[in-house]
Amino acid sequence: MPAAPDSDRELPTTPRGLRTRSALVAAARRVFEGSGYLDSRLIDITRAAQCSAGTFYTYFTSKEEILAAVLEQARDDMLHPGTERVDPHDDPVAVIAASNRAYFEAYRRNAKLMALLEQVSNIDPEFRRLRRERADAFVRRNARSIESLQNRGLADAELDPLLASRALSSMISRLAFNHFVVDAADDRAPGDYEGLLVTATRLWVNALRLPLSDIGDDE
Amino acid sequence: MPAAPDSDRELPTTPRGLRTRSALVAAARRVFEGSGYLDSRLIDITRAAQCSAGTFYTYFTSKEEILAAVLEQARDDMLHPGTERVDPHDDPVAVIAASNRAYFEAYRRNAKLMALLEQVSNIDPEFRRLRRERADAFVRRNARSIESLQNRGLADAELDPLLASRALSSMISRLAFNHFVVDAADDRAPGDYEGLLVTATRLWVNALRLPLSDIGDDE
Amino acid sequence: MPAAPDSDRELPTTPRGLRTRSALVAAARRVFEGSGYLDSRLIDITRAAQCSAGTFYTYFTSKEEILAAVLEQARDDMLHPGTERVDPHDDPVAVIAASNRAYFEAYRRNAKLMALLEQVSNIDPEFRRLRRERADAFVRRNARSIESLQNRGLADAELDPLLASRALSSMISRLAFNHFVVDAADDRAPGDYEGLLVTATRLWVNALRLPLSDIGDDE
Amino acid sequence: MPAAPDSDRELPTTPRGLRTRSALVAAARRVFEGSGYLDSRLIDITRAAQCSAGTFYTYFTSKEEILAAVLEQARDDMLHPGTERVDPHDDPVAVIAASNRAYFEAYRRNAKLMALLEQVSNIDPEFRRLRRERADAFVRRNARSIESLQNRGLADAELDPLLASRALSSMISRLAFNHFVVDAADDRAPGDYEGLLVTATRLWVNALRLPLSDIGDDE
DNA sequence: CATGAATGAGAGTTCATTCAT
DNA sequence: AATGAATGAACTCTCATTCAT
Repeated sequence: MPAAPDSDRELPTTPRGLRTRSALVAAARRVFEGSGYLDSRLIDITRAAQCSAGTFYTYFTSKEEILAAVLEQARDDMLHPGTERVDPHDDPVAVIAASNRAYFEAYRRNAKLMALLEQVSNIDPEFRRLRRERADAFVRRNARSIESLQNRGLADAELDPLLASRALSSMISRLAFNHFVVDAADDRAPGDYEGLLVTATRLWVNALRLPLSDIGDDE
Repeated sequence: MPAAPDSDRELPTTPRGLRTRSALVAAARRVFEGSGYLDSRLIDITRAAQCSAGTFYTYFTSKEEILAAVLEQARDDMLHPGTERVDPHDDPVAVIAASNRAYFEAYRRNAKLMALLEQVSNIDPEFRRLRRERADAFVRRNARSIESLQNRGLADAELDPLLASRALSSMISRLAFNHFVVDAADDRAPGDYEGLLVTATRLWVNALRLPLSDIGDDE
Repeated sequence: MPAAPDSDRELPTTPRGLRTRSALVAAARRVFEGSGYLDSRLIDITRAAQCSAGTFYTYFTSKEEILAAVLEQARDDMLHPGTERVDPHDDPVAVIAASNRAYFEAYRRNAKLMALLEQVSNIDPEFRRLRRERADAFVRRNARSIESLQNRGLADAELDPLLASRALSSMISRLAFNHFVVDAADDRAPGDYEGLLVTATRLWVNALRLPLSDIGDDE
Repeated sequence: MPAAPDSDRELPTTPRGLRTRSALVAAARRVFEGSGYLDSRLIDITRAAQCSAGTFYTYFTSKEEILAAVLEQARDDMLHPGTERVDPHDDPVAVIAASNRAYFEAYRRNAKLMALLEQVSNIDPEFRRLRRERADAFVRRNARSIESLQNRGLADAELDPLLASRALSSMISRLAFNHFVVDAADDRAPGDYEGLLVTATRLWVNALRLPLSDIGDDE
């Protein structure tokens, strides 16, 4: 399941080639994060990677392709953010709290890249697809979790699990975007991160009508 | 409180000038909606407005400025979408349902423009500001509503009204974006609009822990 | 002997027309002096004259033509700068000193316009001709003066009067240009005006080998 | 002491790049000399250099910059025009005559470029500075020469050497400009070059009150 | 006599991509 | 595998001049 557009170039075989390719991807990440996709020129990237403009095309066929390679890097971190696995038999509220926290932390780590993805997904259909695939993976996982809670009699049975997951996942991801991307870009005073997390989790728990036991004690 | 960037050009005084300016804005809306901001060339706009390239600069100083004028058009419709006012003493659940529906309907009417705003707000700081100002107006209104419900003992008193509003407003606006912009752009089968609305409203109501009385009977 | 390009437009007959034309010329002088010929836009001039762009063409056929009208204004002041007539039977040295001083004072009064003339005469052949005609008038007058001094046995008889006048007139006019235009434009400390005048006059007198009697006592 | 504006582009390292850059500068000189600065379009230059419009920007950032490069070419020839060095212990009159002749000859060789410099120095402050720096070098050299003659008791001690040099240098350079640029541009009958030179030198010598010995015998 | 909107050719400039070396 | 000069289409923007009102 390739989440990123296929590369049209083979991966290099020699160590030198691998090194150059890595340098280009790393440089591209820096440049893209610093200037955004549109304002980054290929020549900025090759200069940062200390190679010539022509060399770029040994490894990538276009600007889009190297962006795909850059975004690929953060993929696993965003899709499986939990460093420690959560036991699904733990208290559901604690699981949700931990999961939300893990998502926010991953977002924080990859904020610049998420901003980039948001930018290009509104420009290039290929990247819109990429973003949607990632969002869908997140939505499906949450839908499974909601369905499981419903089956165990813990969550509001009236809710369509997939639609509910779409809504709640949207809520979380947009909160993260606003917090880590928008507010940061506008040099706003940093918002109340913990408060945000607590509120988001409480809303999520309420929304599913889970028993309230111990919201907020997730640390 | 001008939500849009100020024009650097005076409004024309003669009827003819007014007509031409309107034709340009209308043409710009069509062109932007059809090709997106980046791919729209000024010459496409002037051609659609049946005037010369130079005439554009009689009324606008740049592509950004005419986009601002275009977005200005949809402003009131997005900020005050309800055609019929809701009585705040109605059943809270009914109010929320009606309000969400009104938002979705306004989004549907202005979907292309919202897509445009999403695109440029990730490119141009001026438009990021514009989007945030509009989002904030929406968030503040919902926050007041939540606070009022709390004061009347109907909503979960533990919630910070502003943070909760941010979260729930994010949920609604992102759902609308995904439904009317993303899915449409990708030629997906149209989603279950009514189901989405019902779920969103139920989640909102649950999240605030409002009494359940008559969720979903908002039609 | 029209020193300026002919106007293609008749002078207006009504008082209103005369007023508008005058306002345009005055405005053009201000605008040209402030921004130079190339950077002045017709619309700047009409705005300054408080009339519309179209009105301009009631009185002038082009940007060049109004410049000609502006330069015409300073013509007499530059060609006959002496307010009080010098008696040609005065001491020749005193006559030269007074004449140089008068030239410099006229240059000072019209410095901005001279800068303008210098600018356009290097761009537009029509104005090159205008400048040369004025320079020639100055040169011829000085040539006559030199010839007269030679005939009276006072000046170096070996000199060709016309060539000598060209050289000495060039010296004076270029000194004035450097002093009032170049140095002023570059925000240099104002040069030693009196010293310049004394030196220029002494060089002129020496160059003609006039008797030295009373150089510098020209005040 | 760079007299020309610094380049914003690095000089090319490869022979091919050097060749292309040279072709562009040579083409620019031809085009500028033929059409003047303002009427020369970049595309005329690149066409004459047989390269594409984009290539221009590999070597220069603007039209001004390539003009600076063109003017740079003639710099040394104008500042050190004497092919054979003059022995400062020669007869002073002969030295002056030789020096004036050398200046005129250099002006003749670079007349088109001098016209160009005169044109742009009245348009662009950067080139006004350039012209002044070159004029100043010329003035300073002549001032030193005058001072030396004064110290040796040969020249009028009453003269301020710097002011006198400014005046006499202005005289010479303006004569050259009028002879080689203005008269040529207006298709006038060629003036009496030798007569001009003799007169200019005689005036210069007279102006300094040098002993007359052998004026005009400088050939 | 006055208006001011409309014109439109043409300029300089950018940069992803190619390709001869 | 690497170079970097060359490409060229496409863009935005300007402003003297015209003309219908």
